Amino acid sequence: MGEGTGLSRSCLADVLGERVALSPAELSALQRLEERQRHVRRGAILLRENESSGELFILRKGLMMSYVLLDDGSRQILRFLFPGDILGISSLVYRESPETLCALSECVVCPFDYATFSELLTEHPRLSALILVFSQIERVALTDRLAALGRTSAKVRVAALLLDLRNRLRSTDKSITDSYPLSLTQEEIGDATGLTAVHVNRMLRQLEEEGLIARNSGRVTLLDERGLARAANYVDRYEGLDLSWLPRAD
Amino acid sequence: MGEGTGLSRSCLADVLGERVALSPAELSALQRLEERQRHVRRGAILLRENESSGELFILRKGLMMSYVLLDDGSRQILRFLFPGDILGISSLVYRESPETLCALSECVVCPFDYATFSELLTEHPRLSALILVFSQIERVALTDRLAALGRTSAKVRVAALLLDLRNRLRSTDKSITDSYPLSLTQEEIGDATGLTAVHVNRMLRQLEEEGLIARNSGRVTLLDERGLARAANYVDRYEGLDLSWLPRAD
DNA sequence: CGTTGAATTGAGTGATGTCAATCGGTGTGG
DNA sequence: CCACACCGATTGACATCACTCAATTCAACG
Repeated sequence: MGEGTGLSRSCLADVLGERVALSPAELSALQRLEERQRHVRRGAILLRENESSGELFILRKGLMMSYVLLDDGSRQILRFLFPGDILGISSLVYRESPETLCALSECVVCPFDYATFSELLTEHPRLSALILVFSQIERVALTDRLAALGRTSAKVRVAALLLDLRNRLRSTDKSITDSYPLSLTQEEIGDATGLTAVHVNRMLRQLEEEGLIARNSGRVTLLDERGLARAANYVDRYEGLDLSWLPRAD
Repeated sequence: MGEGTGLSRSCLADVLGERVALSPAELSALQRLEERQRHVRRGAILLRENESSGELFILRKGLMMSYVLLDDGSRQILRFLFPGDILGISSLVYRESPETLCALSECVVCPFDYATFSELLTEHPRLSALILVFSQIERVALTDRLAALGRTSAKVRVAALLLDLRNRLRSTDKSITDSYPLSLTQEEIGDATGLTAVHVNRMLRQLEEEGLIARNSGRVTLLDERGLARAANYVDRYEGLDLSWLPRAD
């Protein structure tokens, strides 16, 4: 992993700035988190389960995932990570990381250490509250997936994943509408949805036959977005927020 | 739901105080959250999905759960709630609550409003960080359940639930060792583990036949705790924390 | 006692997993 | 440029885990 410096803005500030108007002091505190940057090659592991890290990261570019391995060798993908996401808060809290962070594409991350993060929390109460907000969004998104794994069919789970992926990608790249490059193998989709690769294949085919999606050369097109969202009981958890209770900017 | 006042200490402070030594200022801020209290009858709903609340709660006594209903009528229990847990942070963040809060036994909760919470976050950075920590613990516990639903068998999921329940109960009631009252119906266990009540029954029976647990009149006894934990890949997420990075007490 | 909700049990079904083979594309060494 | 190796996608046949439906038992409670 090569390490470098430079670049002006802050990815995290972009994400937070969409929700509230950041003060100059807040902005500069956030920029301090992204002063250094590091490349992570496709497939490379940024942090391994049960190891400790000593630093946090902000994902600046690319797609990553977090997963756990069970002792029978199977894998559960917990979450896909997009630019602006903070990586490794859970490994901050534990002596050993509860999950592995792995790059699905060529990525750029910005590492910063615990002390910097701790200072930020202390000196910028509103940012601290916003980080709590995003931690809750993530928690609720996890509960949606929990309900999907516990109570919905294979087809619905795959549909929900396709929809969610599109929405997350679009929040970085506004040019995406109903079509996007599916940069996951069917095995990865299976490990995220609790299915086998073989069955994921069948479900994709079925969605295609039913006219809900189209596929060619790795691109997915959502043909009936309304139908997909209804079938998948899908809610975009980055919408519908209420931040009126947040403290004043400092 | 009857409303009353009184009572001296703070449940939340008890929980947080196990991890760090709280300052007098922190202690009194936490006590302010539990000034009022309200009884919740067994089966009563404290907050309904898609409704908004205007207040948060601290669970002081009893057992509650949070769940979502899917549109086919099925239910997914997201989490069991124990004394000292903060209820409704996710409904603070959204205009409408993403989940329902419901009492599984006679409960006592302490309501407090958003402004009080917001003040606490602003004026006590270390408490704010600790709340973030507990939010992460909860998130990791959810990922454990996600992995269980996605990648483990019915028997293992039930075993994990039994173990986790015992551990959570013990953190309130130190007299519990290997035996405790299972205050859930088999349908509730099913809704938590993504199974049907019928299949939960069979799995309990199997665990019993294999000598891993014993049951009589609603009590469960863990006979082979080691074996259960190994089979269930169980990790107690309230252990193994690293809080050395926390800011100073104020 | 009757009623009710929960637990238990059996029989049959269906969704998803397993195993194995094939196909297609891509990169690599010769 | 070709042959090979490899990885992922695809497909079929079959196995199995968990669900459904239905009947019965059990315990608590009026």
